[in-house]
Amino acid sequence: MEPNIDALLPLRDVVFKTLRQAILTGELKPGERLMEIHLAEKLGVSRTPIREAIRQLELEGLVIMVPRRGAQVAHITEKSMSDVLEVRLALDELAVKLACERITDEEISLLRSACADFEDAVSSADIRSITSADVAFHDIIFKASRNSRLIQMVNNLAEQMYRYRFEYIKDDSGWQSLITEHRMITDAIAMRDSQLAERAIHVHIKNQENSILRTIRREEKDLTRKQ
Amino acid sequence: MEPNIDALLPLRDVVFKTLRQAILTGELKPGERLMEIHLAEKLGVSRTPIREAIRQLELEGLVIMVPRRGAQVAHITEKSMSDVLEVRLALDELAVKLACERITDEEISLLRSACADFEDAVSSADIRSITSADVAFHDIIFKASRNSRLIQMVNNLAEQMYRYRFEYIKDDSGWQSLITEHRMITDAIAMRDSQLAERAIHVHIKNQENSILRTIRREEKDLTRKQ
DNA sequence: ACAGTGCATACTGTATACAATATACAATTC
DNA sequence: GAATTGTATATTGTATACAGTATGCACTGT
Repeated sequence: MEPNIDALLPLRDVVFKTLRQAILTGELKPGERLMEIHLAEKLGVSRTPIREAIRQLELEGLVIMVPRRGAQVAHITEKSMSDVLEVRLALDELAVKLACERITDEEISLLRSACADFEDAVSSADIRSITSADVAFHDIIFKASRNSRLIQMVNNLAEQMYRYRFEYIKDDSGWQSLITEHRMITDAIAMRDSQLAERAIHVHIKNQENSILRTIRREEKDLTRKQ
Repeated sequence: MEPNIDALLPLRDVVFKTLRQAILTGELKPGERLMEIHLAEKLGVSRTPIREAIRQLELEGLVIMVPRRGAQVAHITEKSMSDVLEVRLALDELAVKLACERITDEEISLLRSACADFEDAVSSADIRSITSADVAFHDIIFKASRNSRLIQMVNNLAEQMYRYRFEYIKDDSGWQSLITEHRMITDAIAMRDSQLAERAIHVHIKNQENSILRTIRREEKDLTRKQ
């Protein structure tokens, strides 16, 4: 958890990113208390930017505040994650619907090459490039929705699933279906067929949902077995 | 903008609510700068709770931050509002769908009486009781969705439309159709017919959308005429 | 008269000091 | 011995002090 010193950004943003990273990588574990003085000393700043960063983490759902006890890292339960995924599915369906109405021809070309890039990444079998190609693909769709509020909300939700992104990508048995799904989504949007596109994204997200929830169930079982 | 002194809440929450109210009622006008010292003196607190409240307002989209210049009240444009309304429609459709699947029989009774309360409020022709009955009605549906994340996100979006709530309620020509729409939604949910319920809420929100956007267009025209 | 520089001012960003409260542990009482 | 209260300590909540930077204005030089 070394503070990424970037003189341009306000300290609160640096702290925010540092803490978020620490939570998503598991360095700060669920239930762990975030104590302002400790964090301030550890990161070499005062309490003020720490407090402001914690407020942001709260809004993203990564920590929960207990009055007069401060913040602690949020437990991720199957319920909380399925809540997030339900909303995310709805927002993704909205995004593709809007994209079908508003996407430009140039963006369709971009989408096609992003789709191809993803296939290349899969052939490379490198998890990192697969995930970034996946993000790039979906980003084009969101941008094409021309709804900045929607983009902002989806980004927030995505944070919460970040730690599970590797899980569903790791399992190489699903790669081929991921490619198929991306192709279906791309084709549907290129044809501006919103109904088809919504069905395609629905399948895509649902598959991720199943994979993520399976992982959590496994984790929770491990946890109870340990205790 | 008198601070509502409630000793139980942290000052940042009191300040947050005070400022939000001031923005929504128009006491703080779009573009107006929120200067920490001035607000601190006016509300009789220090800068710290003011800062924390401003961070929250930023997350709700009510103010925008300019680095090194602080916060200013966000301009509400037709585009930003239609972005919000697009997302809100999707989330409302999700909420009624989930409510159809998860609502209990007791909640259906509650919904029916809330629907009746709304009709009573309309006969009373009192704007305040109409709006609160409307909020109560929709709250039951959101609660029945059993998705706390969804509820949180819808609440955030709703803040932004608050200042226009009176506008679409004020116009008494629409009251009868509001009653009809609420009845259709209630009946569809009571039958747990999610497709019917989604169509009903779609119509309901779209009507609000038209009314709100009409109001904004009128405002923007007034504004340009003045300048 | 106009451009440019320097200074005063006002504000945000950050650090620290102070107040209030919750928690844990020990002492005291029943 | 158990329960309750007191007290120390740790931690958040709040206020204030200090530092750095942007903005506007006056003054100077051409």
